[in-house]
Amino acid sequence: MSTPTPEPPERGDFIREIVAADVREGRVGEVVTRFPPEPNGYLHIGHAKSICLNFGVAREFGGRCHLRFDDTNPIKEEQEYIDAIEADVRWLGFDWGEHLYFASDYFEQLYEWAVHLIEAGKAYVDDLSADEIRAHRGTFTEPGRESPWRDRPVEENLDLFARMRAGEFPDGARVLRARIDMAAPNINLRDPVLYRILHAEHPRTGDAWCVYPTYDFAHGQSDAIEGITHSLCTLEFEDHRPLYDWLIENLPVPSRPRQYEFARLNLTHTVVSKRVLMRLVDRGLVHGWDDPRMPTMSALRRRGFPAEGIRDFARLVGVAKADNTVEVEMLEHCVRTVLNRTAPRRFGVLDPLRVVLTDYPEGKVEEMDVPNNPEDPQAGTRKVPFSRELWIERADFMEEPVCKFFRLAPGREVRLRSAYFITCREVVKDREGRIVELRCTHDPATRGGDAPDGRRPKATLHWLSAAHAVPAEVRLYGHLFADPYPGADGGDIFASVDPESEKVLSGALVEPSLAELPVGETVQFERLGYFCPDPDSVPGAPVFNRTLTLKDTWAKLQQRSRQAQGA
RNA sequence: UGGGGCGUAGCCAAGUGGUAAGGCACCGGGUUUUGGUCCCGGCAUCCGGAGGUUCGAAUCCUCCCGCCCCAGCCA
Repeated sequence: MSTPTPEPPERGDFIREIVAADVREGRVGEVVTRFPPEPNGYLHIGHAKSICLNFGVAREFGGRCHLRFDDTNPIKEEQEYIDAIEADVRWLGFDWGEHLYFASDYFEQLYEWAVHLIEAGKAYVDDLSADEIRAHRGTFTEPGRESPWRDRPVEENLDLFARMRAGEFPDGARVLRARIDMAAPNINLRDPVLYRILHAEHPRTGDAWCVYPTYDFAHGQSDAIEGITHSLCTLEFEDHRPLYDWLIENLPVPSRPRQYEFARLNLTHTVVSKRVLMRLVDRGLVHGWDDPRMPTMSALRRRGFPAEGIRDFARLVGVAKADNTVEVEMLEHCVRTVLNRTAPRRFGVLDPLRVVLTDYPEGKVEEMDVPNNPEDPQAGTRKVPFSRELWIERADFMEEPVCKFFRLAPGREVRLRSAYFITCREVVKDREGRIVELRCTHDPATRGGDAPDGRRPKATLHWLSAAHAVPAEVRLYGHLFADPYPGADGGDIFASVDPESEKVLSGALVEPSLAELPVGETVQFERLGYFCPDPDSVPGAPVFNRTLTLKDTWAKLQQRSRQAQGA
């Protein structure tokens, strides 16, 4: 695993400007950041932005970035997620080297610091129930009320806290709270809970603990322990910064990290919320966390989105503080840009229509040389078998061609890519009137796709030799939600999943070279889009996922005329 | 409502007192053995609004409006 090749210098967003100034003015030596996921779900495209930011800043400033699991809530966390998150970050192209950490590694130190706070009269054990604490917290406009246990003697606090740890009390019986200010206008400062009793098995520490620190008590101190210089998080933690600073200032921590907040990423036609994604999976509205329609990293990977494209996207959207919802088209553009450059071109026919070349010898097979990637001459060519009976795309023929339709039609000549020009002579239909076959002739002088007389058909079609084509299942994916802002209208977001977002084609055919494409390789089916083999493939029965379609001007024209007629 | 943030094109986003970058999307045109790619051109007289300071304001000041976050023993 290596870090991605250095990309063009990142634009100086406000975070990078702060870091640059800190370095320039000597406030920090080595820049140290961290990506701090909670292992309670899978990473999604929003996390990718954070990963790219944290690892990107560290790399650009010659520092390092830690991967630290914020595993302070054993009720929700699982080893499965830890493993998946590590794999996702690595896949995205980042390397944390030796710097893999867990907040749970610091439980003992954190406990000692809690004791330190108690001894300093800055924390106390509260016997109030969760409901009572809530009732005492006050509201946005009314100050909170102090707990009757707030002025407990230090010794009693120490004793009780030790007994909390020893497991003498049931869940929820008592908590440790910071002693700050119940009248603070910032609710996070109204004696926040630092420790709670949770008799739960922790994926890393097992049953060693039954008291667990809250996020607020664990995060900043973990940053300090690791020497994090810039602790980057999302906007909703802005209100927590005074508490983050209060703890750092009141504890004998080894360093003084600073927290900075940026706006999280939102994307149209999908949802970036672990909670909602979890329910989509649980309700069976998608096939799993890695259903190619999901915005999770594992799904994007399965869908064939290259990591480089996702990194490019993260750079393109920038980092700022304004709430934003980026159009998914921008992500798709980044993916297409990478794939256009790297994906080998292949032939695949999604909806086959038989073509018989009446003037081509039966039994004859030619190996046509077809370029692997016109964008990259180095990619060379491959052999694709050609014969008398072919398959073309049903959508590439129109018996009564409409205006602007350039493809095959009765009497019309088109080019079969890297093969021959063919002319449609006859349309064969079944009793229902459905077109089942086209009888065409070819021009032997156009072998390879060029005419000696310089004539140039208006269309070039992809094709497959019927005798050599390999059957494949092809899964077409679109946006999970047709609505660009799912749920924004207050409706049931789960009812608005687009049933058309997944279409499975069982009758597709691909060229012979695709029979055993390894998972992870995304190819372009010429004129159609990018496709990648799905792990569901078995030898001889490949399954392809459509990553994205190619941009399609013809489809746009059709849609425009359809709308014109409809309206 | 108290606190914390944010408002620059349809969507992101630069801009830090000297006269509105860039990308996506969209609309034209050219090239093309992918209706792809690529190339060329168009797309904010205006920066949430109103005042004010200044020779000069998206940038400074004042007031107003709108949107987001916070009342978990989640993160």
